[in-house]
Amino acid sequence: MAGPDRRSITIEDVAAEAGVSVATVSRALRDLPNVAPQTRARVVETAERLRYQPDPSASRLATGRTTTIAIAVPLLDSWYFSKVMSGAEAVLADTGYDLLIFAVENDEARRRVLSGPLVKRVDGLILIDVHVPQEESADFGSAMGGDEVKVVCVGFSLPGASKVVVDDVGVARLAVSHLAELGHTRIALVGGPTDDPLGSEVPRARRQGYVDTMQALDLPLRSDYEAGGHFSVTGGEEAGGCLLDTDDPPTAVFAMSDEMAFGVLEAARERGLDVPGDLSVVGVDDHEVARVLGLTTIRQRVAEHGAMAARSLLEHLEDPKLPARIHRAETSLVVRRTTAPPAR
Amino acid sequence: MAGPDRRSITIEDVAAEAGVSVATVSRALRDLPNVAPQTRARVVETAERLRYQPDPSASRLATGRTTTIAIAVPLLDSWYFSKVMSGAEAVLADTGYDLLIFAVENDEARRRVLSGPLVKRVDGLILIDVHVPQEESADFGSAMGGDEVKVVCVGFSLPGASKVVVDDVGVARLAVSHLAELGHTRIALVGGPTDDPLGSEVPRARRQGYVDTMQALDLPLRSDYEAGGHFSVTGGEEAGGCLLDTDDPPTAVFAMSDEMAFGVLEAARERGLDVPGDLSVVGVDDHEVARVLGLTTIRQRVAEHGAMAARSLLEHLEDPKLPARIHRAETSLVVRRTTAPPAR
DNA sequence: CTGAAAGCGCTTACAG
DNA sequence: CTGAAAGCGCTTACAG
Repeated sequence: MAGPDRRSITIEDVAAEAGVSVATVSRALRDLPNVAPQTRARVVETAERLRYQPDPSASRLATGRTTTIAIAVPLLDSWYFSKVMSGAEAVLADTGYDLLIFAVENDEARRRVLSGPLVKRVDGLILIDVHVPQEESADFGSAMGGDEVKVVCVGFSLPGASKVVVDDVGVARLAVSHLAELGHTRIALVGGPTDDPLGSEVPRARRQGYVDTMQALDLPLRSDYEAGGHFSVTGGEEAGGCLLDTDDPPTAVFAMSDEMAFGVLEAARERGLDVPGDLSVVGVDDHEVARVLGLTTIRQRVAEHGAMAARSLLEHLEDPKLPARIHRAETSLVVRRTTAPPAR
Repeated sequence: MAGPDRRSITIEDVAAEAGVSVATVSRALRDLPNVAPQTRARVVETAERLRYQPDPSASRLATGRTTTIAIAVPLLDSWYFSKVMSGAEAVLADTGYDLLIFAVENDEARRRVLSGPLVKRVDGLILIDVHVPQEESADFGSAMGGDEVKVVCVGFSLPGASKVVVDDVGVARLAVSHLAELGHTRIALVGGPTDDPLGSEVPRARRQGYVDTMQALDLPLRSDYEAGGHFSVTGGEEAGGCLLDTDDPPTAVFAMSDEMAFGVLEAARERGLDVPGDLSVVGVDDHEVARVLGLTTIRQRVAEHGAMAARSLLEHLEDPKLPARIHRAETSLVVRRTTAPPAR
């Protein structure tokens, strides 16, 4: 029943079989110089024949490099985060780095992950919307061994770390301007949770852009034209309901994400409102479903955010003294069928 | 500029500081027996004060265990896969296992990942819809060190491995029966790619269930009532278009996923058809959006699939001689607003 | 170009 | 209950 030899192939086996020392095998297999071409060929052939796979733990211990990158996100099952992760993974796939993932949905999880498990475990770290409070960032820095672990942020900032940023104020400006140009004046906002004072920077910046643009255009800001949609379809539907069930409903809604916009669309439909006849809606992201539903939106190349973060991290890993950089991701207005001039 | 000591804290430092041997530190910190209570307390205190973190590579090399689990999925950015991963991650989060992810979108990626990088890298592996062809499965088995690496499959089978299964024939039966009971006879199918002979088992089983149920009910099977939707919203929209743009369109559609059903819904809307007046639609999954759109669907607890896989894997890791198991995930019909008796 | 040997930071019998 | 020492499987100066 039990196989004859359970032990797996080690570098010793390859060395013995090829008739050289383990040092030579090590050099030959990693394409280091100072190996005779014929020796290298023989070693490579032997390793393949034996299906030798170096033990990563041993290499890591010997070199001090983990050849591992971690990515931490608040949620694994959100449209946005899975797109970003996918983009990062695609870049990393051929580099030989392993990709570790961590979900850090709350403060406790964040602290637990950022203070312990990562140290000595990864060479680099991509943090997506993982807001590290001011008072924790120093601890975090030292936990990461000063500059030992390279960090790249997406959607927020960390002192001294590279980051991928979107001009979220500009995103909101684009959306609100588009609606205003169509003639709308009663423009509402569907955003993140409204009770999240120091929460994510993204909703804050988008709200800022909304407020600034409305003011710049002399349009009325009304507290009843603002509702939290929790970045979910259901949340958007509820927020849309609140906005529409008033005496003086808005004629246009800017939703901070397409998913919330889908909810607003549904809320309008439930109330028998025509879109864009009675209500214009614009979202953010350019979700696959947005195209199918004809949703006007501010397009982001979300997977590209992850790819940019991964590329940036690789650069830092290759050149440890590279200064922190800011990578700007682009956005653009995509006009489809959910926006039109107001009925009157 | 450069910090005084770059070296990180090792077990030696803790031992020296606590005035004991590294062996004792090792035992004390891992709660092994044969450590005096006071000694243990002192060691623990010292380790915490020094913020000692054991080097995982060293532990792994010494023990032969990697305390790492990998999860491989065809795509990272699909609704289904990200839900499954999320469920698995939640179970694994508190176990101390690291979670590695691999996207294996095509044959080449699958072979590359399953034959090399995993060996000596993980203790266990969760494979989601990663169809390993017959001729590769033997190779795969030996690459995984016979029984060294524990494997759990979701959505397909591998000889000798535990798996999480859904009765997909039953899923289709549930959907088709529901439509038939409402009085529909012209029931169409929107499924996976139709040109994928040995592709995923899930679409095949659901198609089988559709065919079987139609036959059992003496309903007509027509080749023009079957369209491939590639499990995407856009694909569903196109498939819906094909189905509806005929002389004798169906009165009901069973889409193999909610996302495809959304596309069908949109195709109907584009053609001015009323749902459920002119067309009934049922999907599979119970996607968040399904609730908002009122889509009738066959509910699956998708995150639970991942959680079941993770729990199963942990069991196998704890008890290596546990025989392979089959874990059945439940499904149920959720009737909402997209299904009704046919107009006539 | 090649090999012997030390070292990476842990764990684990083994002896005391 | 504790410690000295071997060993895990690599890499890397160093000597030849």
